[in-house]
Amino acid sequence: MKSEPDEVSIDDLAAAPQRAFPWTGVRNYQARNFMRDAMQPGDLAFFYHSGCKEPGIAGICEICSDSYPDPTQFSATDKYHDPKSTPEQPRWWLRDVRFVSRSRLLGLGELRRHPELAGMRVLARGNRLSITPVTAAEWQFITGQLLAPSN
DNA sequence: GCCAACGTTGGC
DNA sequence: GCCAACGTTGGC
Repeated sequence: MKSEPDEVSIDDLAAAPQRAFPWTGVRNYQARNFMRDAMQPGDLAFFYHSGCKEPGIAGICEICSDSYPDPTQFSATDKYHDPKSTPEQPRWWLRDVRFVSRSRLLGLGELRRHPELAGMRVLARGNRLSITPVTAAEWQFITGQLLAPSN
């Protein structure tokens, strides 16, 4: 799950009440579908910092709610307002995420260096999805790398 | 249903 | 700040 740390970082999640908040602002259908349909409470996700000086995995969070309509879509003053959404027919759904841990910054360049991660969705050429699936093998490999010294 | 124009993402 | 890549919009 990608977020720009200037907006919302892993530190913000750690500092939030209950160490959790709703993952607002996803406005891409594919990313929405992954969050709404493919996730379930208890799933873990990498918290990825994008659009910043050092993009990469910065920590781990846990999905901690069922999906429900993103409230920001209904708020005319919100930057994520969607005039085509109504409470009767919401377009955008989200889940709450809870802080699990920070990690060392596992940078994009480092991720790309590992052949084990060559097929990782988030690394695919031209990928712009802010939420992408991680395979079990990718998850295990990366968590192993997070335990290893930086290189 | 096609496709050009436009806006956004996100690494560099 | 640049720009490649991609999704969305809207005219036809």
